[in-house]
Amino acid sequence: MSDDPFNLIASALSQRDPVVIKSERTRQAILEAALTFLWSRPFRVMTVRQLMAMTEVSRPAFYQYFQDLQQLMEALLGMLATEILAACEPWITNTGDPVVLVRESLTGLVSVCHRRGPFVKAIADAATTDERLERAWLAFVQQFDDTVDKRIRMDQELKLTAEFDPRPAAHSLNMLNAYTFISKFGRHPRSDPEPVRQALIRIWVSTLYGSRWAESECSQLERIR
Amino acid sequence: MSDDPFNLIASALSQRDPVVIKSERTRQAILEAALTFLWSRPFRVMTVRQLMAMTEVSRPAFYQYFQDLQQLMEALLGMLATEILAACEPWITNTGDPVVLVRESLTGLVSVCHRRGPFVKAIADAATTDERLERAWLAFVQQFDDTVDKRIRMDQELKLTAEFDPRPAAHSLNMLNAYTFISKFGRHPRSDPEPVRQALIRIWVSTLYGSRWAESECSQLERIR
DNA sequence: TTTACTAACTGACACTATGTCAGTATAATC
DNA sequence: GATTATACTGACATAGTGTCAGTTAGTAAA
Repeated sequence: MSDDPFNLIASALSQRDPVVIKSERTRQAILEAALTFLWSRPFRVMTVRQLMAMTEVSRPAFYQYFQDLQQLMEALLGMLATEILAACEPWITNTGDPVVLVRESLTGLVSVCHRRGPFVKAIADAATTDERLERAWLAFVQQFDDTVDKRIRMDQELKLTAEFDPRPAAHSLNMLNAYTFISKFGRHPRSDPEPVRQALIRIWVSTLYGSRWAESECSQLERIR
Repeated sequence: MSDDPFNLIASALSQRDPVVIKSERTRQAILEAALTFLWSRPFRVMTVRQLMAMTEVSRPAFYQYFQDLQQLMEALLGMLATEILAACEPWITNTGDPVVLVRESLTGLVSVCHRRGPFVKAIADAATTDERLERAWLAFVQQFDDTVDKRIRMDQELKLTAEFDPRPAAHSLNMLNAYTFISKFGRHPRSDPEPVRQALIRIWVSTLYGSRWAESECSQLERIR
């Protein structure tokens, strides 16, 4: 295994489900086992038995910490969400040339999702098997929709972006990202992230700021100068 | 149930799995039961027992026609594939103003995928639960990748489209469509197709032919005139 | 050091779904 | 009417899930 998937766990301590936690040590061991498992095998073949065989404790112990495998996946989603949202920061919060910012955010996002690819796929796969987790995944995606929608409205007011209904475009662009990452980075061997990054930048920039600015690495402001 | 999901079956007679078919009548009854079931309930709650309870025959009879639920879903994919590919015809094969053609194709695609939304979602959901079906779904998507890739190359040679690596862009744009449809039309109540159509047209046209042509319904040639 | 208490864990059970197979019933053919 | 083939079924073996009564390990008071 590469890409140090375990440092995910440290950042997950904040995000916790409302079940009574017995031993933090064991909980972590289960999460680590899940990450180890899902790095190389798909969610569909993960069973509670196999998972717990990777730990020191028995199968029933699993149910002390999680209702089922889907709730465990929800915990993993919580970990990833933090990491992924952080990568998008620039375009979301910063001001300045939006083409430069969207480039930065997409570059960060591609990097994170390449690094965590198999986990992202595992979570999305698991989401189709359980209503509760599907809702959590949907809420995660919707968070992005809201953010992108807001940013598009802002850019439209500044006349940086053409007038169009931002909501469905935002949602579609987010689906574009999510499932491009899942299909390109979710299975081994993962695709080279660079062509993916370029394709996404092209599509986002063309759609939001016009194709003139999508051609090269240089920004709108630089071109105007 | 609306949108007459059953006329799908007629077109599926060509596409058949290499299992020995006993009675075409029973096979059709099972497929119809699956369509009825999946129109209103997700794939994850469909069991062989429940499915066969909707027919006149017993549960073991199911295994005379399909290896498992995933193979049944593969048959449904075959049906949908025909319908969906037909909708994309204009932009794929016709010549003429590509903006008009891409509009036509996307309009057709949105219409079909809205009509079959729950089935599209059911197939994509099922694909995550089985390696064989996942491969079939991937092959289906790849068919589109090849087609779009080819068309982009053609337009690049004609200088209608900017120079960029077509393959990853084609793949991403297809993911955009597929998972926009699944999330917007896959669950009841389905979204209004019109805003989705407009968003997709905007993104595809902006990316491929520049944002100037994405603004209104009128085409590139009309504008030049 | 023994005793009492509690948190963490486990063996065994009931349940559900799957896929298979030997065998039955029905229809077709001679 | 006997023979064969086809379509179907009851019953079984297996595998996974979630639960619960009960055991073990750890801690604190007497």
